[in-house]
Order: sequence, then C-alpha cells, then structure tokens
Amino acid sequence: MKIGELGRATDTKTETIRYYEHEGLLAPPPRTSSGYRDYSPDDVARLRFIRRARQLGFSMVQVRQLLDLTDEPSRSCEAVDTIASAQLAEVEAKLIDLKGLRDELSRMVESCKQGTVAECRVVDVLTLGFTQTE
Amino acid sequence: MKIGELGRATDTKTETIRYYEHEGLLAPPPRTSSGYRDYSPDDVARLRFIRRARQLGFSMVQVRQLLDLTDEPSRSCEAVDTIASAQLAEVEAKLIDLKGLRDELSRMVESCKQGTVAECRVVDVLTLGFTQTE
DNA sequence: ATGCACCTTGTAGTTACTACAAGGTCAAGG
DNA sequence: CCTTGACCTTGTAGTAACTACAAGGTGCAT
Repeated sequence: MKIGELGRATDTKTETIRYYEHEGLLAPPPRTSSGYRDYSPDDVARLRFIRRARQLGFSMVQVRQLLDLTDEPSRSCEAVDTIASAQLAEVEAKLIDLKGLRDELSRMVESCKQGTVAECRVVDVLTLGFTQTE
Repeated sequence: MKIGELGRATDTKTETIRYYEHEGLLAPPPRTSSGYRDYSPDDVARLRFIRRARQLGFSMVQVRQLLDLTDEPSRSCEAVDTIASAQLAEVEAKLIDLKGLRDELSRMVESCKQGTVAECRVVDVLTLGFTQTE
C-alpha cells in the first residue's frame, strides 16, 4: 500500500509517517519502481501502536523503547510495565497540577465584577500572584 | 536595575527576559552608557504579570492581549474576563482528557501480569486500542 | 493529452524558551 | 596596575513533534 493509504488507515498525515521513518520509529519500506513507498499490513499495526502510544502521552523516546521491547516478544514484560507506570505517574502528577490551575483560574474568573480593567480582580491576581476576597 | 537583578526578582532567566523583549511583551528598556539594559521597578511588576499568566497556562498571544488591556485601565473588564474564561474552559477540557488518559493507563498497567512481552496486555492495548479483561 | 490526485525530496515554520559562543564591562583583591 | 570573576552584550542553534510548503515526478481516467 502507498503512504496515503497507510495514512488513511491510521489517521496519520503522510508527512508524519515520513517523519517517523526519519526518526527511526518506522523502518524504510521497499519502494515501487517509480520510487513510491510500499507498505505492508504489518506497518499498519506498527503505526497504530505508535499513534496510540502518542495519544496516551508517551514521548517518542518512550515509544521507541516500547517498540524495541515488542520486537523481542520473549523478554520479560517488566520493562514495558516500568515505562507504562512511569507514564501513569507523570499523568497523575499533571492531573494534580492542572486541578490546582483550574481552581485558581476558576476563583479568578469568578471574582471578576465586570467593571473597568483598573478594578479587575483578574488583573490583580496576575499582578500580585494571589486571589483575595474583599 | 540590570537584567540579572530583574531576573532574580521574578525568577526568570535573563535569556527569557531578552526573549520577551524580542517578542514585544516587554518594551526595550533604556541602556546604561556601557549598553546594559536598565530596568525600572515597574518592569518587575509587568514581568511578574507575564510569568504568572504563563504559569497559569495562558499562551504568549493571550498574555499579550491581557497586557494590552491592562495598558488601558479605563476600559471595560469584559475582554479580560473573556480571555480568562476561555483559558478556564481549555483547562477544564484538558482535565477531562487527562482523567480519561489516567484511567486508561491505570487499567493498562494493572492488567500487566509480568509475563513475557508476547503476552503483555500493555502491548495489546497499544496495538489494538482497547483494554480487555480476560 | 490533459487534468487531477497522488507521490517524491528538502527546507522552514510552529511554541516558548534554553544553551551556547565570543566578546565587552565592572568592582574587588593582590 | 592588573587580573579574576561575575556580570553584561549579540547572535545562532537546539528542543518536541510535528506541519506546511515548494518544486517537481507518477499514474490513471476522461
């Protein structure tokens, strides 16, 4: 299959596919006589794996590690678990961070009384670094 | 005050301050006879505003808009509120997204039975795009 | 034969910095 | 007086993970 077809099958832009090849996540496929990339169904699975992992927030470095591991199916699953757990921990941390952010923004927006900018609490919060009730 | 002092007062690297100047968030300050940037205390407030807004997840474009608004204190606070509310909405959306991610990762990691990579659920989830109980 | 969708390569742009290199300035200490 | 070290200057390039575009070749249907 050609690159565009692979892209449609995995919801990936052709530029991104070429980028993954450049970065070594996908092996350079054979070419047709006219030089077009010629992918196999296995490439669909591999690319799906990559896209899914990226959607789940794994970095490209992590994806590469996971791919290396899946290329050796007889090895222990431990390393896979380690990477996934690390990602989980990171997401949990980001969640807590974002919750704090949300609360702060929420307080900020709520305290806006729709007067002039000069008396705007939002501006105060940003300038002074805290939310205060009057 | 010199750029390093301003940086210390606002927890900002000097490179970042110059970058903000380049991007028009900070006006080019006067220079000393030897060419050093010479900042006023007002610049500390402005830079604090910028840093705080960035910490709260506002993009540099949003920060620029907020700064423009604060530069005209007699105007209605409405636009400020609009920007802040948009940011709040975005953060709420990101929160929901991240929660879904967390749950999926959590299920994924939990289903890992520490066997070989070949039977690893984590790999399955990434390849097939779903978590399944046996 | 010509139009159109597709493919090729390579380069540059995106966001918000950060890191460096090569050099000038200034105050303190010997 | 000279040097050392911390500071300042500019400019360029690197980061993550793509995305966009330019200039051109291919393949197939009308």
